[in-house]
Amino acid sequence: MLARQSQFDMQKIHSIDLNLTINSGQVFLWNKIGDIWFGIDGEDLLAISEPFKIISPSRKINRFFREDDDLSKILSEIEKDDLVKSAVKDFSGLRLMRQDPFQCYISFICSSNSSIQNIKRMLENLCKKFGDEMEFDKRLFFTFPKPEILSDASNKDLLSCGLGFRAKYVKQAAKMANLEKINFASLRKENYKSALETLKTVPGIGNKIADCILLFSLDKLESFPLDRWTQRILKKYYPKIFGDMQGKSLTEKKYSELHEKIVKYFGSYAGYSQQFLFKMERDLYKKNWL
DNA sequence: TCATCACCTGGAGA
DNA sequence: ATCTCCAGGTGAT
Repeated sequence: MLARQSQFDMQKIHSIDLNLTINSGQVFLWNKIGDIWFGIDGEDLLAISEPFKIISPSRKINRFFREDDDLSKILSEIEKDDLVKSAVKDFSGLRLMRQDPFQCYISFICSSNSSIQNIKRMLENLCKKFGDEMEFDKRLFFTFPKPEILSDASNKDLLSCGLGFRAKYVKQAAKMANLEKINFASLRKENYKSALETLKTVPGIGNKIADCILLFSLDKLESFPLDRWTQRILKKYYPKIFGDMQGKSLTEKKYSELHEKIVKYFGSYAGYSQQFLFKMERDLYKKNWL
């Protein structure tokens, strides 16, 4: 009886909250139509109904939501203090996703100095212009453009998608991926630091964006993207521990030093802790996504 | 190594 | 209406 009860609790604790997860700043190409979420992931379309059921033809079942992670172990590992504990409790259905790397890479290059709505629009435009048409459930969708297509795109066409100064970065990044100067399968095998440095050779990718790509698509769970929000969180809740980062701009050196401290404190699954804290803080300011 | 500043674009607030 | 400021940063002085 006791065993059965605790098993029930575990399942409840470990059930995925789709709305929460999709609205946590990781993905941009998701829309809820009726009570079904539709999302583009590379050349795949994911359609998911509540309670959690993937209803589209996709090979990503049991992969996309990192179902292979040992969540019990990870959560107990990151619960270093009351703040993380309460965030994990309040947002218990929140998950990291394992996105298509190329899409993730282009998406976060587009994210620089922009707003969620704007990023979403840019990416939707890219899909419409360069992606493949796809029909499902009597609806029309566009997949994310392949590297070889995007690397041949004209600057004019990229600008027409609203990319602005990011157009040249996207073009160059697509070329590097297409030529396998950036090889995602290799990056996945490399260690965090090495993969980070490789990604940063791409124009338009600095520390923050590289960390997003590593965490959201390349299984580097120690990534902890340091943006305005996560910096605010550290300053606000952890002044004693991460206090010496109060310099306005996070320089190259400070970024890596801070990251080392973060991994030392939160552990090797720091990326998960980041996601819970980030979601918590954004909700506090009523910031929403999709 | 560090601090400043410009940058496409569209939405929000003055 | 028109302007300014800013948004999940990065690259060039």
